[in-house]
Amino acid sequence: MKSKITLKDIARELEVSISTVSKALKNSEEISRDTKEKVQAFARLYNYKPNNIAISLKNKRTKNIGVVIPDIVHHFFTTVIRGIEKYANAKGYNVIVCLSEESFDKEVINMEMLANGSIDGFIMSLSSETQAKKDYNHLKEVTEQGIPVVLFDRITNEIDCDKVIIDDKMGGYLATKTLIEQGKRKIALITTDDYLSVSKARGEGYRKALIDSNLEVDESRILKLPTMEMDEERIRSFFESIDFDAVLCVNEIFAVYSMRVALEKGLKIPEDVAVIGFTNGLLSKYANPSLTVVAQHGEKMGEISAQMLIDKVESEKEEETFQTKILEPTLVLRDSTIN
Amino acid sequence: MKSKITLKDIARELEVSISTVSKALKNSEEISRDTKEKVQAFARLYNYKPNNIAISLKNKRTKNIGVVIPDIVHHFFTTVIRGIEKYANAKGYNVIVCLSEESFDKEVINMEMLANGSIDGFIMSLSSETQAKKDYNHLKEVTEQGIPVVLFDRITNEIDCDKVIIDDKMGGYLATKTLIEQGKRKIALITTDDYLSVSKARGEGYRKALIDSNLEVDESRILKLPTMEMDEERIRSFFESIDFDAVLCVNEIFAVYSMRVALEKGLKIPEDVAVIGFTNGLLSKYANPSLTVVAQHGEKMGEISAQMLIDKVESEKEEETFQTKILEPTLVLRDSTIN
DNA sequence: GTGTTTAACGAAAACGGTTTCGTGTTAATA
DNA sequence: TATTAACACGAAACCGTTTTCGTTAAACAC
Repeated sequence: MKSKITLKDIARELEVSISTVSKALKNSEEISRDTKEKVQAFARLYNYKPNNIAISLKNKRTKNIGVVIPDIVHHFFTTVIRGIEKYANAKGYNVIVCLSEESFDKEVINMEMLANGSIDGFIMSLSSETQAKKDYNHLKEVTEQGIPVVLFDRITNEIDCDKVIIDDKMGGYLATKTLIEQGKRKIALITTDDYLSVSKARGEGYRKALIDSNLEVDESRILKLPTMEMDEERIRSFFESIDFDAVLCVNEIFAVYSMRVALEKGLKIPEDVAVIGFTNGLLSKYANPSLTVVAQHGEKMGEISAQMLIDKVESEKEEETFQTKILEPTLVLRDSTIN
Repeated sequence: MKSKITLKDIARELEVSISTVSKALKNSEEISRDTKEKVQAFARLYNYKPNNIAISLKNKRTKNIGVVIPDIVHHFFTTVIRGIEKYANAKGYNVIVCLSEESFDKEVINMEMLANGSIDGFIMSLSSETQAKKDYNHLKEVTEQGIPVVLFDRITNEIDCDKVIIDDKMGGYLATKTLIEQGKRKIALITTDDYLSVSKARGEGYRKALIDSNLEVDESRILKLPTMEMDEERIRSFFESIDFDAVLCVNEIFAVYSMRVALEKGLKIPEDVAVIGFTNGLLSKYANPSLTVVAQHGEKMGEISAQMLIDKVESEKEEETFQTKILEPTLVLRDSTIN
């Protein structure tokens, strides 16, 4: 087991000082051609690599970014991570992923673990519990320490920082409008309680589309589940209780399950019931029939988040100007709506 | 912006030495009750938290573990990450996720980035390119440096380290046997080239099950795609070319897509064609019809991997004994096979 | 009054780098 | 020949901790 070689080792072996070795490896003009070659050859031979931790301690830069998200099994979040990874890696940064599992406490603990020097900045999406409690002190503490934060998707206006979201209201509007244009008049909505910022916005878009088309909003056609968690029972009984010819769901799972229930009731998709979901994941693509969705462009969102964060991290000036980037959702038409 | 407070700051403010502060905060017996209280109160007031980087440098322990996987959008890998996170977090470790995107070069680069002090050990699953090239020098280098490695799912016997896999051969066997017991005789297999360790093993199980039941292995009923990537064209034309009454697929996407093609051909599932896939993901659960799968217990796998790694990291003794843990796959019966 | 123990604290090294600021030697210049 | 500039290198500080090993002064034994 050949342990890692350090500057000190090289210095001892070559009978020069540590500073000389350090400079030689950096090709400093201070060092003679001879010495540089000697040192560099030796370093190459023994595969010297500087210790990241030591460098981090010196420059107070870790080249790590912390990503705190509620969940990793949801397709949307995985695509965001992929986007973050892509950009961050290209810039020489590593990504530390922490899962809050929708829990406020875990979110706080994770952030505290990372905020003590482990990372240069945070990219995060709030847990549902945090959005419900509206307690953002952990975020405030971090930003007050000067650690840059980028919030994406599930954000709050209580915190001054960069933000990246998609226009969820527009997404809801777009989807609902499409259903209306296809002749649907009794459009149901399966969503979650309003504390989830995205659900709220999507619901607003849904309502606006109906109103713009002179359709009334029938509250009985709206099902609000407590969380994004699947609840087959409630969805099933919801469909028993209403009259509908289309369904808009705030995620793809609700949507695909709605299709199943509809099919079981002998309804035809999209003729009898058209369905649109949110999130352009594997599920939508490979469901039978395939599902029309509002695409959230997670990967793009991740890339932009990473870019904004790294820009802040690497900018010297301490400007306190924050921007919110709003991405446009797009509708991906598939077989669950009429072509 | 109140910047982080350090031991030095406390020492200066309280007019004691840095060592005294450090000891006081650790409740050392060396320090008087008075001083300890004073220091601790001050530290609490200013919310002192030790700098992780400095501690890492000192103990040569980062409390970070590096996870290098080919892909994060595949459900299986996300569940593994979740399992790793769960165990690692409970033990006070952070998880640095790197994606190789099935590329050998990226795998190497990622490992090199992390191997210079950023992490205490690796948990990884090989990229397909790595398995194809059979070049494991990057792994050898890391293990020779004494950095513990745990390989899961996509492993190699070339490297001496802990490993966690499921019994893929048994999985293939189990699935095929089930189809046979349901009266199927013309069972197709959609898999990838043999260099992918898991595909190879699953294929072996498939063959063994056929042979054990005195059925011949018809090579024309086996489709080997180059990678786990979806190739709709080839699957579609494969089904045109063969006579079959069941399909076994090495992932859920191939399986769900097979179902779609079958349905489009007017075949009934499971009566005319039964389908089984690998990976118990969202897709299988919510597909129409729902898909019978061989569950790989990714979360469990992640937990075990993390446990094995952390055990090695924290064990003082430098034993060179490695174990391979083999998890048993289980069949999750759904509507794509006969109940 | 001398020697020894003990309590309470500080100095300094160490982790592995980077960087500033000397310093000694040689060669060019006055 | 004396002065100076350029060159090549080393010493030491620094990043923020931990930890070992003094050191000082008071308390105690004799």
